[in-house]
Amino acid sequence: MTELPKRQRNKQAKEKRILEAALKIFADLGYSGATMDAIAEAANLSKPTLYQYFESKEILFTAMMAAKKGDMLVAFEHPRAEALVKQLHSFAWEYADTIMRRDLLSLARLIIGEAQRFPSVGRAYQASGPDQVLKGIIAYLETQRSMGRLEFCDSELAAQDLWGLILSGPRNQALHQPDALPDRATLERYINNGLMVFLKAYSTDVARDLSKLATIIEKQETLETRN
Amino acid sequence: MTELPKRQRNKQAKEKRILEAALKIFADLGYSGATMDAIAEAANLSKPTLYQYFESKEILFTAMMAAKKGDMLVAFEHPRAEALVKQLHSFAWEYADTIMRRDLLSLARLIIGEAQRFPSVGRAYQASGPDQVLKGIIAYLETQRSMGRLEFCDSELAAQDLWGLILSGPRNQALHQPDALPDRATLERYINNGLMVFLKAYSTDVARDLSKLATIIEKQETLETRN
Amino acid sequence: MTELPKRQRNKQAKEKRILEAALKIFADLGYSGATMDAIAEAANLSKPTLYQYFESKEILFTAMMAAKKGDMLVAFEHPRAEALVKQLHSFAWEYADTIMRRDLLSLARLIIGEAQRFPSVGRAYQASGPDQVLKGIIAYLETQRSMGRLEFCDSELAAQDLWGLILSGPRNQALHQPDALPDRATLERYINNGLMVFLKAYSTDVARDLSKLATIIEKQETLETRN
Amino acid sequence: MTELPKRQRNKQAKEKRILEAALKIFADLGYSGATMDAIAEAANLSKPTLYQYFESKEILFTAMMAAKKGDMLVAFEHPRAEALVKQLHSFAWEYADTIMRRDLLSLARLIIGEAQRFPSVGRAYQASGPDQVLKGIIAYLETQRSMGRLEFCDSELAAQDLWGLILSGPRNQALHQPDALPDRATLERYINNGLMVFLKAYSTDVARDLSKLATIIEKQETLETRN
DNA sequence: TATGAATGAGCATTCATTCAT
DNA sequence: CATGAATGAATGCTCATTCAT
Repeated sequence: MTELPKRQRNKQAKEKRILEAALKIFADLGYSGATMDAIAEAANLSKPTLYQYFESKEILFTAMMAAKKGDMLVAFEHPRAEALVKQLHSFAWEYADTIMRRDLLSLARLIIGEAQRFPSVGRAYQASGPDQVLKGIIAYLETQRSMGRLEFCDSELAAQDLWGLILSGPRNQALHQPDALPDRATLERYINNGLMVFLKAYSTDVARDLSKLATIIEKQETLETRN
Repeated sequence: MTELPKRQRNKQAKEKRILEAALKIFADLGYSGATMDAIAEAANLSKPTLYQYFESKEILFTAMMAAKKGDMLVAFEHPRAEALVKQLHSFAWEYADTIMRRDLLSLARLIIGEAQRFPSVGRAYQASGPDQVLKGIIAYLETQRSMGRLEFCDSELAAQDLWGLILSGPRNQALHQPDALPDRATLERYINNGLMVFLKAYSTDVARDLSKLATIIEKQETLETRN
Repeated sequence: MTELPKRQRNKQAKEKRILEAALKIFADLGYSGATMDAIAEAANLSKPTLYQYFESKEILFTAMMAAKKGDMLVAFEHPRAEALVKQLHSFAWEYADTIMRRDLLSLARLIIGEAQRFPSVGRAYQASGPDQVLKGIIAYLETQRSMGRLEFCDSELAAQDLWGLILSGPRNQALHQPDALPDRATLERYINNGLMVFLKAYSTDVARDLSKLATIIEKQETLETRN
Repeated sequence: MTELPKRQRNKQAKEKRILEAALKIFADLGYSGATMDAIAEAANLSKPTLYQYFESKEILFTAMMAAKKGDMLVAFEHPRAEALVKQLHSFAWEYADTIMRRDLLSLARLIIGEAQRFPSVGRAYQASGPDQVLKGIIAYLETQRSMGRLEFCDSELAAQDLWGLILSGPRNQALHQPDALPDRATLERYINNGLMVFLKAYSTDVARDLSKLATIIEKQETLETRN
């Protein structure tokens, strides 16, 4: 009764270890630069064992990518009660914290670097990562529109604007310069400014919302200087 | 007296051929995936000759990148006389046309994919590509501010906003999905909407500028439906 | 009392299955080309079980060969009453039908192909296959000589002649071209002609025996055209 | 003027060396058992160089086989003036001397052993080796028939009989037991007996031809006992 | 006893790099 | 100066064999 589960658990654990090792090695060296030897060693296994789990390098690569799919997902799961500006601010930071993680940036660089050789990977990532997040933002913005707090005609473009204003700059920088990731102060600058622009363009009550934003920013700064 | 120059010219031509071949091969296959054989063949040379020009794969790679530095530069070189909105619109399209070129996208993917192994390349690209463009935009926006047409406090952020609103969406899509490049209609959607948001946030006379934008867009559409 | 035998029977059955699987795989792929995995799978067993029965690939190979030893045996077990020519004719066909079987040809190719690496196998096969058959033929021919129907001085050579005349041609062809096995009409041509030559050389009453042979051949042809 | 030829000569020499090494290794170990390392070493080259000459193991194998094609050819190129029996006798020995060479026997074992995996090789060998020899014999026998010295209806069968009587026995033995090649006395036994049977079956003047054969044999034996 | 899982040693093939000409 | 030819060192993948259960 305990035998099979044990083996099965062991197997699953090993598979997980392999996928993690693969992520690390592929992300560091790219698809061609990574070697099965290196992955096996990183996963603490022999090469044949590695091959028993994934029958080729390509299969391992795509499996790893598939497993990582969704890691960049960030949803809008905030208390409905919260006010618009506060909610946008929280989301911006949550999203930034995810998207700017060293490991996820490595993964993103890998996906982009191999997009030509593995179009399906790029497609899958786009579909299950950014597109999902976008959908969440769109839904949220539409709710706010129906509540009379925002106005826009194309919700998809509005959502894209939000992302483009608050994170495209830091992220582009991070993609190109792994050793010069933007610090939190920089992120803050982008986020605060981005939210401001977004509200100016889409809020139904710009003055009030900007002042709310100012309050939130001030509070945050007080918190930070304390630490 | 004519012999040396001839040789030199020949040499330079050959070097250029090599760099072009290298770009093509590296962009297609990544650093590790590319082989010196392939590059030599694409440059129509023997391998030893290739090595005479560039003493190792790594040196060739960085040299090629250095040579390509600046290819993505897009400057604000429009008649000063043109009006703000029209100028922004022209710039947006020129920038889009450059940045979304298949070859430059390939190069960008390559840089991002190898950013970890070649940090200097990423750095150099950032410094001589995006940063230069940004500088140009900043200078332009500041001129407009001093002329009373725009208002903002942080010109760098304003410039980043412009880029983030206008092109971050299509470019991200293009980086991840080489085989699904946005068509011109999509670009148009992004550019028009982005300019609108930008003007709403920064113009000193939003109503007038938005109507100008509307006129420009309409004109453009008329032109396009004619063709 | 019944348990052990049951187990033993099971064991023997499994061993037989292994040997059959081994024959198939080895014959198809040669010694080096065959893999223990393939054999285990063909025998419907796990590899460790396979190794419990045969402790190495080499041992399995030789064991399989030893087991197959004698499969090519064809004896002269015809009613003594039958006449010489008829008996030679029957034997020729029986021998042909055995020796030209697809599976036995594969086995023969295997033995020949591995003769250098496994001299004992070649030796064993020769001793227990062809040599035994030859002995049978020799004994028969000597009986016929003592009965005054044949005359020769070296019975071994006479026996070899019989085989060389009737089957060496088709068999050589079959060994070299597995996908172009001689059809029955061709075999018939060889057998009939071979018997004729044999009788011309060794019969004590050539005229009578040749006419008998003609009769037998005619009968056979009638039979065949009917079907 | 001497440069290119030198290189070319060198290249051809190296190719020949490779083919010889390949023959040796393949013949010793079979297709799967042979390794490119072993072949490279036997040819005194590095592996990459080997691959520059033959781009894969399979290609090397078939090229080697193609090159060896025709090595087993034995033609009927005797002075036309010679008498039938003497000519048959000379041919028999020449053929035996070729076919029973250690290296050609190894090659034959290899071809047979790989006939299933490389049907084209078996086919090519058959077409360019045995079939050619057979054609030569057939033509010769037909000439003799037209001169009234032999009689038969099917010249192909007659030719096959000659070969089957003279060499099928020793060759089969040699194919199966590389370490027990028939000695010359055994070959002699087979050849002399085979010729006798052949003449008995096909000669138009059996008595005379047999006595001629006897004379030739006697002469040969005298020669041999002297040495 | 039977098997899922594991591995050291190889094998075909390729690559960056270097001579010899 | 340019190149055909050569190679040491990998690289993806497989195989005979053995544990651990």
